[in-house]
Amino acid sequence: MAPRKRTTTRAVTILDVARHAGVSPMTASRVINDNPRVAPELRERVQASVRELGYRPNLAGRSLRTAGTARVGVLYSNPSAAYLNELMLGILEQSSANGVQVLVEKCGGIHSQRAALQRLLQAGVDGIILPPPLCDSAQTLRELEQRRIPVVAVATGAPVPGVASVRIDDYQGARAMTRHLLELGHRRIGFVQGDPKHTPAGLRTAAFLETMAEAGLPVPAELLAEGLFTYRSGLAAATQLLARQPRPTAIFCSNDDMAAGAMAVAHGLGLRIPGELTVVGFDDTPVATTLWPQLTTVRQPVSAMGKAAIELVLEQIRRQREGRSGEAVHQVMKYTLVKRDSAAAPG
Amino acid sequence: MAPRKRTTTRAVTILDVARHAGVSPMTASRVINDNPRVAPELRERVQASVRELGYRPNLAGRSLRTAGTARVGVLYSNPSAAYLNELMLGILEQSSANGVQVLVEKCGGIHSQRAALQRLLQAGVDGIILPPPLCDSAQTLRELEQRRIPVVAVATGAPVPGVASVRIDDYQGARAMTRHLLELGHRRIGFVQGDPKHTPAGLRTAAFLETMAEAGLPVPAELLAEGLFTYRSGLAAATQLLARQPRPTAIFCSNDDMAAGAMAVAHGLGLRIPGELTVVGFDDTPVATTLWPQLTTVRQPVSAMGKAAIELVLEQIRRQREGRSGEAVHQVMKYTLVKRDSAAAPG
DNA sequence: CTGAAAGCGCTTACAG
DNA sequence: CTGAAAGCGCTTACAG
Repeated sequence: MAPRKRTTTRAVTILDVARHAGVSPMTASRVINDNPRVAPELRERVQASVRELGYRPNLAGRSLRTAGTARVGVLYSNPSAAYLNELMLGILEQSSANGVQVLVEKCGGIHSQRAALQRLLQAGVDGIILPPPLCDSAQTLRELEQRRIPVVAVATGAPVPGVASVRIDDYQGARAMTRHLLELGHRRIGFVQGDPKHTPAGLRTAAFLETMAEAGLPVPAELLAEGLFTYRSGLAAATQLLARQPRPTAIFCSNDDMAAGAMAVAHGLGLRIPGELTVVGFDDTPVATTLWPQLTTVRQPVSAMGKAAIELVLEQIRRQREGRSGEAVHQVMKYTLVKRDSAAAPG
Repeated sequence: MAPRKRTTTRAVTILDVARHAGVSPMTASRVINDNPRVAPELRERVQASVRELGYRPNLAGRSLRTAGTARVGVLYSNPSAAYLNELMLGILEQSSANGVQVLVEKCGGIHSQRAALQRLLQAGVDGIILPPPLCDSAQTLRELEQRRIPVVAVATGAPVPGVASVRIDDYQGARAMTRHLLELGHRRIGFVQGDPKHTPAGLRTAAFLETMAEAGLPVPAELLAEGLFTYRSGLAAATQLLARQPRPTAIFCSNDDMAAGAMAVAHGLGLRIPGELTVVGFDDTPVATTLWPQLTTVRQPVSAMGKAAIELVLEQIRRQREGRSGEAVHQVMKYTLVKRDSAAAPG
């Protein structure tokens, strides 16, 4: 065996920082947690030590003392894979920062829904996060309320007063997109609706219709197509819309998957995008940047919503444990109009 | 204020289990961790208590004692959003189970690559995971080797002897898909190659060509199209392939994004899938189930690969800390041929 | 095979 | 404003 330089790498702890700065661990802890009750001079010494030693707090240690070990369940029923992935990313990130354990259960029909819920409760979850479309299941919400389990509904279009929720303002988002199309100069705009069983779908449609009407451009029925939030339905809807005479110069699909379907139809008809046809979507899922040209869409900050969902359940769990009561929080996150290459002024 | 039943929910700890089973916490711990040195009777008592109380170990507590607090960096440069999401999902899941902290850095060009690496090292990471295409960057690998930082390369097509890796066997996967197409009865099959700068691309192409040749069906140059793993390149390649006479009855795209592009072209030409044209992909990213008809493809277990990557860095980090040395592990995960609706016998 | 003691890294009371 | 003590939940040595 060749001789080997043995670098005994040990993680830098708060004790190392305290020693290096010549203070007690408590003072170091206060500085690191932005507690104001620390003399400015000590604060600076500690901060310098943190930088110099490259200290990063050990989240396991922190959460062990702080979070009191909560367990959160996520109960979902086949939303789009991309959406769920991104949501889970946010949930996991935030939960590991808080020492929260996450249990995931998938359910299909009504029976498996009860069974899945049962499994989560059996495993002793202290709270539950409901992604769409389960966030709108009256049955699930009722059952959880009876058991007094804290819940957070994610991306519902119809928040229930007693149930905490995180969402964007779908109405305003769709309104912003409609305005954008109008500003580009489009007048004859087709719209593909979402699955009527999903609550945000109605809001997006209403926003489009009302914004157009306000602009003095009431939408003829022939430019309003039905859809189900699926690629396939986007394919069908766009085929129908693009057969209208005169052809619409833009199609606003109420989600990205349908916009992908619409683009496929346009490519097939040999229509240049955005030169001859503008196509826009909603959600900004990964497919939006997969397509060519990349999709102009309304970004829903899904992973940030996952993080927020963890914070909201945690808050409720803490409340419950301490016997406090309080109002359900409804957090509305900011959407973003993301301008990419699939939208331009009509040719 | 209305009176409120105060349910002081406290998490079940291993102490509760031990008390309930009438043993010491150590014995409970041994049973829970499958340590064989426990009398069968005690084992059963503890297991019963675990079930009855719904005990789930607190990972923060465990990792604090066990894992010794490792920190792992993930350095990526724009792979597909869907791919990275799924990989991160696996990485985060496994790291929270091990009390590992994860830091993520994105880089674009060469300069930002060094800067991003610098930031990770500055933050004191003990190991680094490299998703594609950075897993094949000779420069990055060299730099990390010099600093003796443990590395795991994810999904490389050209594993380097000294660098640990997790991957699938791209060659065998593409071979299995080619065989599947042959078994369905296809003879005239078009192939869309991936980005030549990504190492798995070459393996997939070679597997296709060699499997066809073995079947006595050497592939004419006109059926081999270039691609870059993007939707756009799939669009262009399929347009080209479908103009050949006679038309191929199937197109094998070396990833799903390009297959999505190929489908768009087929829809446009009014070709029924799979009746008049079979389209298949590779990877099984979320787009595969977004499309219609849903895509037959080769599943790469991306999130499991993320988990494995964490295990592999951790093993190396432990080794290094204990001054042990050892061989770099190359883990090859199982691919799966996923048969959906986009492939059938030629019409 | 079983258990009492100690400690992983951090922060919450409590005392000054 | 600062710090000594204790403990979050778990498991690693160590002793029997």
